[in-house]
Order: sequence, then structure tokens, then C-alpha cells
Amino acid sequence: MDRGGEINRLLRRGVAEVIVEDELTKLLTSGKQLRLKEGFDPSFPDIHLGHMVALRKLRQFQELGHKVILIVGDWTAQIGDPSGVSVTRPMLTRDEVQANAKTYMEQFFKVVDKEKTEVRWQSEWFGKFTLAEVIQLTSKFTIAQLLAREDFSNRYNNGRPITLTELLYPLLQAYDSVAIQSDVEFGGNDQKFNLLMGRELQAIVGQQPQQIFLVPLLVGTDGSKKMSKSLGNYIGVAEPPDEIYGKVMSIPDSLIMDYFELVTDVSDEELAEFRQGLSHNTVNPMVLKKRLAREIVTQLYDSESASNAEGQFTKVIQQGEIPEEVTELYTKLHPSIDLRDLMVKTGQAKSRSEASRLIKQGAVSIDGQRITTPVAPIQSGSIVKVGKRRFTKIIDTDNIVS
RNA sequence: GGAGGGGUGCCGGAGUGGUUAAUCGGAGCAGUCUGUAAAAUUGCCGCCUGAAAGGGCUACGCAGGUUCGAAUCCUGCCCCCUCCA
Repeated sequence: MDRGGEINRLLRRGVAEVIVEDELTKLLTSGKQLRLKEGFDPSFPDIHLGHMVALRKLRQFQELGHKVILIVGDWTAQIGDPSGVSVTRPMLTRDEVQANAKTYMEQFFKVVDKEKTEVRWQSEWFGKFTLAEVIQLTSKFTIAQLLAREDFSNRYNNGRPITLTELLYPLLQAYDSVAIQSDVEFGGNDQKFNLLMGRELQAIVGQQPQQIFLVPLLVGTDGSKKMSKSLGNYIGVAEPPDEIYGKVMSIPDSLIMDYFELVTDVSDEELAEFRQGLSHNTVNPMVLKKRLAREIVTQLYDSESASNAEGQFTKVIQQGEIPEEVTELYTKLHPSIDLRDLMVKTGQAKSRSEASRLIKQGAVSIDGQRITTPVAPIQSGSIVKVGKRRFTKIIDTDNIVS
């Protein structure tokens, strides 16, 4: 693809909004190496598919020669982003921040090119901020400006509390843009306000205002809310291939195309075909989902992992067979052994009570035989299956042939 | 500073002396169906003990008290919210 076409694609697919598009296009064709800002809150070090949408964009920009500036938000983490349920977060210790940053970056660089990335810590500049400078920063904005943010005005109008520190959050984030002289800032569609503040502040201090690149929010596995760890509807990029594959298979059909568009490189032409197939019912959505799952796993691992995951899925979930590799529990077996204890030991149930319930509900089988009482015929080598996919092999310690 | 309202299980939200491990909704888990989709439908949804029936323990902001008996009444404390200043 030629460069113009590439840029066009960059600004089209998987994009919610670009502010200001003309200016960004001009920058992209100018030949200048752009500084792409991406912030990260060390309170939440795990990256999921929802984050990947923006990270993939960063990657694509990098491929055109631009540079990513990753900001570790060790200061703003203490405030907490007021979007949604806002809780002021406890201060993380230096060690916690370090550890989380490490975890984050391991995942971040699965998608983003490390060679073309510069990592900066907020403490570089905020660490030496004086009260005078803070006041000076706040003096540049008005309450009305901040209240323009939907979350703030909603809360204000409903009489719910807004802490002063929360109000500061957008300012600090804006200052980051100034500190690193950002050309383009990336974020989810819900971050629009914060990113716009960066623009404003840069203009005030005489810098070229950054462009804003907003990506759509990916809907989570529940099919309705945005993907987020706290809602538990996420697919983490660090999860094992089988897990990712399985979770992708469990998304509602209505999400298939969004996922293809936002987190894979499958060509637009092919996507059009898929869409066609779906609307005319000429293709089983399950088949497309398998393709999707394969694409995603391949991206995060490799094609071999993807086909393994697919093999496992087909065998275990679709055909109900026992997986090749099963976690094993070595224990001493005796005739009166209680299956519930075993289930707790293997982690297949959280408590004996829960194990009882599962057994009562017919969710448990041993070697393919459904079990209805906790007193069950277990032999060394027996496979205990709980629900659809929790397997354990029980091995008698007295019976090990070594 | 003054007046008022409120803190219940993962979340929302009932419940004002026993019949309440606590109505109901959501989430979650499991069964049937199936494509680990959707929809439907059934059951479960604090912990321990018991094959089960059952039994025990812990629980309604915190700490005490009244009572045969408290999420429900009293006292003190902590926290949150609204209005006025």
C-alpha cells in the first residue's frame, strides 16, 4: 500500500474521532517524526483487548516512523481518574509502582514496538513541582471549564461530591502533554475531555497543541458494557492462549465485527465478506468467531499457539473430550475419600459447601460418569471434571510407578 | 455553626422485636438446549459438619446495653449525603 493509502487507513479504521483531522493529516505528511503520547495508570497494570485498540494504533503510527512516549502516571495514580465510579486511590508505594510498571510494559510491548518507545515518569516533572507552580497551573483554568466535563457536571447537578483533587486530574494529565511536548495523544473515546485539556494547556504555554486521536471503546465479553477489569468482562493480553481463545468464543455474535475491526488486521475486503455472510445467514457465526479467536491469539502469541488453542477448544469444548494436558493432583486415596475435599484441593471449588452444590447440580463427573454423591469411586488416574472445563487428574501417591 | 436524611450480602435495594442466612432485581455459578453466541428454562448463590434429613457457627457501619429473643429498641463512637449559614 502506498503511503497516502496507509495514512488514510490509519485515520479510518477503528477510529472514533480525530481532533483536528486536517492538522493531523498535515503532520503525517510533513515527514516530521511525531511524538505520540500514551499515558498509563500504575494502579491497573493489566492490559486487555480494550486497551489494545489504541495500542495497535500506536503501533501503526510507529510503522510510519513515529515515536511513542509512554508516560507512567505515578502521580495521577494517586488521584484516580474521575470517569465513572470515582474513588480516590490510595497512594501506591514506590515499589508497587515499579512492579506494576514492569508488568504493564511486558504487556504493552507485546503490541507496541519497544525500539520506538520512550518511557517517561511523571515524577520527573511533578516530583519537583512547588506549591507556587501548582497554583499557577490551576490559575489557567476555570471551574466552568472543568464542569464542561460530563462526569463532573452530572455529579455537580446531582449533588454528588467532587473532590478538589479530582478536578486536578485533567490538569495534571494536560501538563504531561506540555512536559513531553506531545504531538498526538491517544485514548479511548471516554477520555476526550482530558485529552482536550492537554491541547488547551499547550496552547496557553505557547506550544503547538497536540492532536487528539480517540478510539472506540471495545465492548466487553458481556456484550453490553465497555471492557474493563473491574467489571470482569475483559480478555487480558497476558492470559494464556487457551483462555484468550475461549473467551473470544464466548462473546455475543453482535460483537464479532467490532472485534475484527478493532483488534485484528483482517482486511477491509474480507470484513465486508464476513458482514455479508452474517447478514444473509450464509455463514455460521461460530466459524467466524473461531477465525477471530485465532487472529487474536496469533497476534499476542504466534500461529502455533493459536492452532493449539483451537485444537483444544474443538476437542474439549465442542466435542466434550478430555484435554491432553490436565493439571494433576497427587494425594493419598482411600475408599472413603470425600470428593468435595478433592475439589477444594484442586481449586475446582472454592469451599466444600460450593463443591456440595456443584455435585448436587450434576456438574461433576469422574471419568465421564456423572456423580451425584460426594462418595465417589476415584482411582488413581481418574479425571474429575467440574462444569464444562475444569479438569483435574487425581493420582494416588501410594500408586506412583516411578 | 444549625436542621434533616442515611450506612443491609458482589452491586442495587426491601425489611422496624421472633416464622430472616435475611423479599426482590442485577451480576455470577451450574443443569437442559446449543455454536463456551443469543433467547428460553430449571436450580444454586456465607462458612463448617452430614450420604441425606438435619445440626452448628458467623453476618445487616463499629462497640456496648435492654430482651427468653435484635438487622429491627436504647447508649456511645465512626463514616456518608442534603439543605441553610
